[in-house]
Amino acid sequence: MKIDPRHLEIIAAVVDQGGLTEGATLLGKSQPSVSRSLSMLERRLGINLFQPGRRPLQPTQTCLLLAHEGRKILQAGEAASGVVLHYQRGTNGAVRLAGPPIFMEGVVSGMLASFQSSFPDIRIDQSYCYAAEVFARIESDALDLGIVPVRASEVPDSLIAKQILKGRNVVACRVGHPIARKQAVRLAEIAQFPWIAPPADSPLFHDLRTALESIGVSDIKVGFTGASLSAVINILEGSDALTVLPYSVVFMLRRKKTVDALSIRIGDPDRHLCIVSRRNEVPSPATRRLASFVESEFASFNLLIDRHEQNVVWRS
Amino acid sequence: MKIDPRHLEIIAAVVDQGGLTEGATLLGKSQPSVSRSLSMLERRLGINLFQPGRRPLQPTQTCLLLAHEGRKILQAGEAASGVVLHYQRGTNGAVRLAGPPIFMEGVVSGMLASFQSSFPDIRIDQSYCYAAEVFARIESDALDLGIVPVRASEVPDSLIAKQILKGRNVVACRVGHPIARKQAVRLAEIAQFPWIAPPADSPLFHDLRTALESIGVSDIKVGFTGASLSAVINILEGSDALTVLPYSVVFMLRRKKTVDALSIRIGDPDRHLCIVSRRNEVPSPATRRLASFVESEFASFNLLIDRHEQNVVWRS
DNA sequence: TATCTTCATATCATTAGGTTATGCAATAGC
DNA sequence: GCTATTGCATAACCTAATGATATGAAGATA
Repeated sequence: MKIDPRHLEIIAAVVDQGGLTEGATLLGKSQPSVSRSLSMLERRLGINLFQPGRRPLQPTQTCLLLAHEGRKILQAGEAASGVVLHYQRGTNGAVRLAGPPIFMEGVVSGMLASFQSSFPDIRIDQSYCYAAEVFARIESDALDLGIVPVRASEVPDSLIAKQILKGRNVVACRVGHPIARKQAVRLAEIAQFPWIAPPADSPLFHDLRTALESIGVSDIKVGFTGASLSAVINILEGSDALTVLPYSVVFMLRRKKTVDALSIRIGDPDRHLCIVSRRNEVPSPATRRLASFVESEFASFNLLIDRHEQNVVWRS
Repeated sequence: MKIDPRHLEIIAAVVDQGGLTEGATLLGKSQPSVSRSLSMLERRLGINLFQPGRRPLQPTQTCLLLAHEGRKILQAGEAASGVVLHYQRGTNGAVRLAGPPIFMEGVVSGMLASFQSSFPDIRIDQSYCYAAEVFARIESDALDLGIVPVRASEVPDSLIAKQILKGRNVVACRVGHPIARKQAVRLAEIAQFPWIAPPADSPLFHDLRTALESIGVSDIKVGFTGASLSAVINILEGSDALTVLPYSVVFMLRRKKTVDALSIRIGDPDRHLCIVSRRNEVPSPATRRLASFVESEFASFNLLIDRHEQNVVWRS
C-alpha cells in the first residue's frame, strides 16, 4: 500500500500542530483541503487516523506512527528547499569552464583556487581547448564559460564575449639568461637561442610567428613543442631557450623569480582575452558567480600590471 | 521554494536506477510521466537536474543533493507502508474494550495479559461499564468491543452479540469458611452470615436477589458493597462474609486457594456472557484479532470448567 | 552510416487538490 | 440545561498535475 508522501506530511503537520486549521496553516493550505485529503486517505487505507467525534482531533495509534514518518518527509523537504536556495544564490552547483592551457594554467588557475576556497560547494569542471572548440561546446551546451583570446569578429552571434585582458605577448626567458643582462638586444642574438614553440594549432603559435616577424626575425630554431605551461616553464627554467608567452602569464610567473620577460616590445596580438558565454540563455547562478569573480580578479590584475608598467622601460 | 516530495522521490529513483525508464518502473509509473514531471520541475526551479543532451541521463551536482533527500522520502514512505501493513494484519492499532468490573477483573484481564505479550503493539483501552452503557458507547463509536452478560433480547439490532460463556452464579466464600465444611447447608445458616453485595445497578446485584430467592432466602445482612472485584475478594478472604459471583470468576480465583464456592446450586441467571460489537461496520483488524483471541480463550476456558465439573457434586 | 536505446512530446482523460461558502457537531461558559 | 463559540466536514467549482498510448527525435554503438 503505497502512500502519497504529501499525505504523510499532512498527517505530521496536523498531529504536531494539534488541529486541522493549524496544520493547514503550517503547510500553507486551507483547512477544508487538509480535511478532505485526510478523509480520502482514511477511506482508502481503511484506517481511522483520528478518533471520530472528538473535537480536539485525537490521533489514532497508527496515525502517530505515520506522523513520525511524515516528520522525516517534512525535514527532507526543507533540506531540499535549502539545496535549491543554495543553488539560486550560486553557492552550489557546477560550472564547466574551458580555455587554452597556457592562460588557464598560468593565470586562471590561481583565481579558481581562491574561488574554490570561497565557494567550496561549487564544483568546477575545467578543460583545455582553443577558441573554435570553446565556441562549439558552449553553443552545444557542453560548456558554461570559456576564457579565450579572441578577435571580436570571431565570436558567433549566439555568444557574448567580454574582454578581461588586453592581448599582449612578450619574449620570455629564464632569470639570469645571458641575453637578459644586455641593455640592447640585437636580433641576431635572439635568433641564436633555441625556441620553445606552442602547438601549431594554437593561437599562441600564430602570435609567435607574427611577433618574430614584427621584429624582423624569420627563421628560428625550435627546440621544444608542447601545450602544457608547466612543460614550457620547465624547459625555460632549465635552459637558455626563449619563447613567446602572454605577458600576464609571465607577470604571474615572476613571483617565482625563475622566469622573466625580455624588455623588448613585440607586436601585440589582435586577440584579447575574453570570457565567453551564451548570449540568450540565462546562466546558472553558480556560473554567473564564477564569471563575475573572474572578471573582478582580472580587473585587479590589470591594475597590478598597470602599476608595474610605470617602473619599466620597454624598448621596441 | 517548496518542492513536492513526490518529485524528490522521482529524482532519487531516476538517479539511483540510472535511467528514466528504470526509475519509472521502480515507482510504478510510465516513462513519459516521469520525464514530464522532471521537465516541469526543472523549468520551475530553473535548475538543470540532468546534463542536457546526454543519453545515459547524467545527474547534475544539485540533482544529486536533491536525490539524497528523495531517498529519505522513499524510505519514510516504505516505513509508512509497513505501518499500514501492520495495521491491516491487526498487529498494531488500538482496541477500546469495556465490560463490568467483576468479569473484566476476574476473567478477562488475565486473557488480555497474554494477548498483550503476543501483540505488544496493540494498545488496549479498557474501561468498566454495564450492558446499557456498553451498547450506547459501541453505537456511538466510543467503543470497539464489549464483554457483558446480556439477554439476547436486550441487544440492539445494530449490534451483534456472540455468547462466549453460559451464565452461572455461585455462592462464594473464603476457603475454610465454617459453612463450607458442612455436607448439607441449611438456608437458615446461609442467612446468618453477612453478605457482600455488588452495586445496586449491576446485573450481579439482580442475580444475587433472584438467586437467594430461588433457594428461599429473602432477607440478608449486607455488610459491604463495592464494584471492584479486588475489594470484594479482600473482604471475602478476611471475613466469613458470603457473596454471589459468576462461577467463572470463582473458578479463576480458586488457583489462589483463598476463595471457594459453596457446592449448592442456585438459580442460573438468564444473562450469558457475550462479546458485543457493531453489526454492520467492519471492525479494525486489531479489534477482530482481539475478539477472536478472547473467544478462543473462553472456548478453552469452558472446556476446563466442563472437565472440572465431572468431579464435583452440586446440591440443589 | 545504420540501428538501437533512451528520452521527449502530443493528445486526451482522469482525478487529486485548491478555493470559498456554509453546515454541523462538540466543547465551554453561564 | 441552554446558548455561544470553536473546529471540522461538506458542497460546488475549477485548475493543474499526472496517467496512458502513440510517436518523434537524438545519442550511443557498432
